[in-house]
Amino acid sequence: MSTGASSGDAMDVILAQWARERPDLDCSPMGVIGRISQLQREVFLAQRSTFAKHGLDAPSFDVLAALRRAGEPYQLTPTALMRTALVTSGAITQRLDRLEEKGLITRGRSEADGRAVVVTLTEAGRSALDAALPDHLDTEHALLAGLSDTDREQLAELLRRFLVALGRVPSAEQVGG
Amino acid sequence: MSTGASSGDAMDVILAQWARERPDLDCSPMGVIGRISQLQREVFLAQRSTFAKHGLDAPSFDVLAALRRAGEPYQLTPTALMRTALVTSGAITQRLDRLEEKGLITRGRSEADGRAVVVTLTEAGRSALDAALPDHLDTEHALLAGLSDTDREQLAELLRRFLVALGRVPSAEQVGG
DNA sequence: CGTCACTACCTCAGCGGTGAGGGACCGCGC
DNA sequence: GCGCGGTCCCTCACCGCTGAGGTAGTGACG
Repeated sequence: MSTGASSGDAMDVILAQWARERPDLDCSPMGVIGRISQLQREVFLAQRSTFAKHGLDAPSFDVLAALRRAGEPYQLTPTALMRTALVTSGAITQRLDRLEEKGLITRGRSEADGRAVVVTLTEAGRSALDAALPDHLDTEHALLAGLSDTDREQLAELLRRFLVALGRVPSAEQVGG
Repeated sequence: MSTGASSGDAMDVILAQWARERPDLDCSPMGVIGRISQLQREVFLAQRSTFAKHGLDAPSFDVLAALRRAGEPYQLTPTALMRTALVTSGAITQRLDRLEEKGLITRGRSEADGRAVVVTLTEAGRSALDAALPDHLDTEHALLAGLSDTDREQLAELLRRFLVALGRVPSAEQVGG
């Protein structure tokens, strides 16, 4: 908009284009949703570099972090991992295959339920995660460095309200396991 | 937090787990970044249903919308499309292949530059986009329905600041073409 | 007019995901 | 005890994207 692009982003350009081509439509929702998509992309790329430094990738980190977060004895079933990662069972199977081959997790059958598999974080897996986690948090901190503390808090709160409004409230076992 | 899960989302659960397992780490950045990732997923799924009703998918819509936004004569080069879509040239080639086969765009060589390709929206393409666009906006509006007008404005502004802070400010030709 | 760095687009192998489907197992009801 | 719906995990074909690499064309330079 105007001449100086000092506070405009890519979405401002797109909104201006729509305002010119389709002034009859209210495109304001794009101002929120388009930016979320763009930010997700930036975040993803930044995180990938960090993970790569530790020989990991985002899907692997995702699984290791879920196991680590679960606390001793660092065990979850593929179904629990599927729910926290928000991917299909096929994707979890693949991720576990890769992690197992690298020795970061082990798979064993549950004693209580013959269908279930118990995924356990190995010592190597825990080390890998604990090494990567501070770096990962540094990356996230750096991404947010341009915002004030107040902005960050407001943003987190608005995003939470958004998620809650969408009805993505986890029922206890959806995340816990 | 606390007992009632009335205003908690999945990220609150994760943050509580980290606070228990790694109280030494400041995981607050996840409150923003994790939620952005989750929201992007929800948005993506909602949009996909809408596009499917019109025989489209997100990548196709993305390209058609960029051409439509550009205004008469609805032409852009693959490079320009690549920049607005934030994907690699190989991805654009594939998208154009699909759209060309469906008759929604045409590809022609540029007269001014022998290397360049000119992508043009066909009448069918414009019809398809103009049919899908209001539905698409309805979907986005519905996603945001749980937030107040003030929340939406604040959220859009904070997200813009975030993007600008990341340095994702489009130089004129990065988006325009 | 030949060279050379650069750009535009396409090609292709590989990757991680989806979604449909299959086999094994659980637990309820009869 | 037996069937039977439901659950758990895996398999596999397909899909879109990446990233490296190839070809063709451009434009500046001497």
